[in-house]
Amino acid sequence: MSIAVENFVKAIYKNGKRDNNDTKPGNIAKELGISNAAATDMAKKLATKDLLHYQKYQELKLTDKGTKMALNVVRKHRLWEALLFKLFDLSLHDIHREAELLEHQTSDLLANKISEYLGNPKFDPHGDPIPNADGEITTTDSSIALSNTKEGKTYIISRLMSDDKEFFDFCAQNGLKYGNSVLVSKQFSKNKMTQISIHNNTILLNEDFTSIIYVNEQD
Amino acid sequence: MSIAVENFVKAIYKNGKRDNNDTKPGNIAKELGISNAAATDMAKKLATKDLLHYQKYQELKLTDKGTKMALNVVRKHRLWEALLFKLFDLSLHDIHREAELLEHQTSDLLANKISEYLGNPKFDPHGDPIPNADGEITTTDSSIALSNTKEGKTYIISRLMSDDKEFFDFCAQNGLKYGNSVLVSKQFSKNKMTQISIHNNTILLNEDFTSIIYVNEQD
DNA sequence: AAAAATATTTAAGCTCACTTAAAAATATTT
DNA sequence: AAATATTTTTAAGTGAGCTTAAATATTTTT
Repeated sequence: MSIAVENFVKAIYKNGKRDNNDTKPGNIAKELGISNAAATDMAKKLATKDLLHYQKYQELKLTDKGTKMALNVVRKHRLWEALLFKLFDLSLHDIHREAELLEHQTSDLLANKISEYLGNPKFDPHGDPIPNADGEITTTDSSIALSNTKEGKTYIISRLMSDDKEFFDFCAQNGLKYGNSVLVSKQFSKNKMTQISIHNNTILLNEDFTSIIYVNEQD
Repeated sequence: MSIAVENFVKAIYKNGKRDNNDTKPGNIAKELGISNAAATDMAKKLATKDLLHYQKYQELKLTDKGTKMALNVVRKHRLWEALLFKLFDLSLHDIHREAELLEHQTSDLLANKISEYLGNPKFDPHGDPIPNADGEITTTDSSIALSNTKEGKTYIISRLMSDDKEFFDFCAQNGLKYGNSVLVSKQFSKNKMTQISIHNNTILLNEDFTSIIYVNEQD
């Protein structure tokens, strides 16, 4: 399948997991940087290929076939991220950017080789789960957003859900990295801000960031 | 630049090095599996972009800019081959096939990282030279085709110039591998066949193979 | 509930990278 | 050197994946 189609089903999959589940053409168009008209066109076309269900003015819903395709692309993306992260000294943002291209030119055979080489990892360097070769995510995710944590508790960073360079730069500078531990020292619920302690530094984060940094309670 | 354009200049570059230097549209078309008409069209278009010189019914000649683009793609191809060969247990043919796709989705930054990781190798697993970041091939190639070797001498395999699966399978089965040594036991010049000794086996090769297996004299 | 704002769809049109078929030029054979 | 075969070019047309502009439907605001 073409790059455009792969990116389209991937965008629906990702938006379905995020946002307010808004998978109408306009939202997908924004995600992909194309016009609304192009998104509607593509949606109609993919409906005829049984990749999604299309009804005028409604949300786009992936079929099983469409979901499988999306997860296959996501798998390749995250495997590339894991490999590039292991081999090269590149920022999370750069790694994401490269994986965004490589994911579409990767055979299932190569994806399996990468996975095997890495010891069949379950998570990529952002903490996002890597679907298996059958397009299944077998891990259960009990992590919560930093915005929902309790004062005084210590947590382990489990996911950095973004692809924004500034966010990653900020994280890198402040030790906000997959697997590191943070103490939530204060929740300013009125202002939707969270104060954390990490590496003996105190940082005040606003909701833009605390809603995309996911953590697990320490066992 | 698009994948089609990258493949087009690459095909001209490769055909220019090979064959009887035939870089007319028809030959490029055959290489790429497209129609002659499509090749002529593309040639005209690329001439306006200063990637090649086009004159009706003449050979296509890359400009400096076109050569640079071709070498940049070749560099990425060969770096991928070297990396995949090092990391994964894949046949030379599989590696070639994957690299053929990945080469077009690789930033210069990533190419440099791969090169650095591998210790800036000068050759890929086929023995083909890897252009440097400036698109220069700095190694001098003194290797000769097996068909031009002398009876009784021992040589080191330096290049396997092909992308054919059957050829690679044959090579793999018989120890014909970059760096291995072979004794040329007999040249049947009339029949254009060459008898070699490798790993205590005697093999008779015809010109199809001896013209694409390159070797160096042992020092 | 009506008006205004926003989103979606339709329609027409564009570029890229191809195709096939026919015309024109070049290469090869006799 | 003429006849034949092969290549190259031109011409017309296609589908994918976009665009913008206008029409239509939905959502939000008042």
